[in-house]
Amino acid sequence: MPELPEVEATRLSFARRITGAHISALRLGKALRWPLGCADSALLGHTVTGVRRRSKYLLLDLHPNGLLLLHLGMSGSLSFSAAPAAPGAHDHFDLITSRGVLRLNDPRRFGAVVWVAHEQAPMARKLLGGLGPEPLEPGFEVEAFYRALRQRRAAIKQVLLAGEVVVGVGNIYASESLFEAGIRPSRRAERISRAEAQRLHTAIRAVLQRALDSGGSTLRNFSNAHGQAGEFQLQAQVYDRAGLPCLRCASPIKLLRQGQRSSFYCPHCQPR
DNA sequence: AAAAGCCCCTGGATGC
DNA sequence: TGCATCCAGGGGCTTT
Repeated sequence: MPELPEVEATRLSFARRITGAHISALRLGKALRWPLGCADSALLGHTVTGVRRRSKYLLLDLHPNGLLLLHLGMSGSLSFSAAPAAPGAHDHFDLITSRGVLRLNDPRRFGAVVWVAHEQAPMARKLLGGLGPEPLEPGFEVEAFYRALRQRRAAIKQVLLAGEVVVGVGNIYASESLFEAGIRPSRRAERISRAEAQRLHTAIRAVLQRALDSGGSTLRNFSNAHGQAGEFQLQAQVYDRAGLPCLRCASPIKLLRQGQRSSFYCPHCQPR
């Protein structure tokens, strides 16, 4: 589940509390996507000086050096509490600090916790290097967005997911944004008109902001670091609504398979 | 260079 | 109830 709104909601729920905390220990459970990248003991005595987000990654800045890259994968969530329970079967990482324990729970283990010395380190460049602009920041500009789409022949839905033209838009919010912009997910990106690109640009920002305001979406078990679930799924217009009436025109919502992922759209509100 | 497929892993829902 | 099958929010890597 974790797309930009969920990752940002997670960040907001613990960034202030963990900033200034001293790391006293690490606990590693089963292997995540990649190895940590340093000895467990290398981080002891470090201080967390801030928590940033880039795309769907969280970046914990450490003093005196380095940063931790955290990714929630498909099923990850973080908790931060002063007195956590004994680790469960899916608790694969604990960062034990003077202010509490930051814990990653991730049943599918597609998530990651990676230490890098700095953002130009090879692993950091591999993970963060090719990422497109942040949709909620000024660097996401309509004209550049339109021109980038012109260069892609793939379906617009898949171009949005690829993270090169814009980041943070996953399967739920791609479908929702395309509905709001009135564009069918199967349209080739290069065929999107300037007016449509404008609508899509606006829709992506609006949908993500609305989701963020709702604390993200909780489909199965997502929660922020306070343990609070999101509520955006309750206002989804098309996602996971195959066969149900469109909330705008009552046509049955359709399900489409694109690159092993589900897309949902309204055949009437999203023509062609 | 871009696009399409494959795969990592576990759990929940569904169907027989 | 038990078991098999399918599906799931991401994204890096390999192959076309």
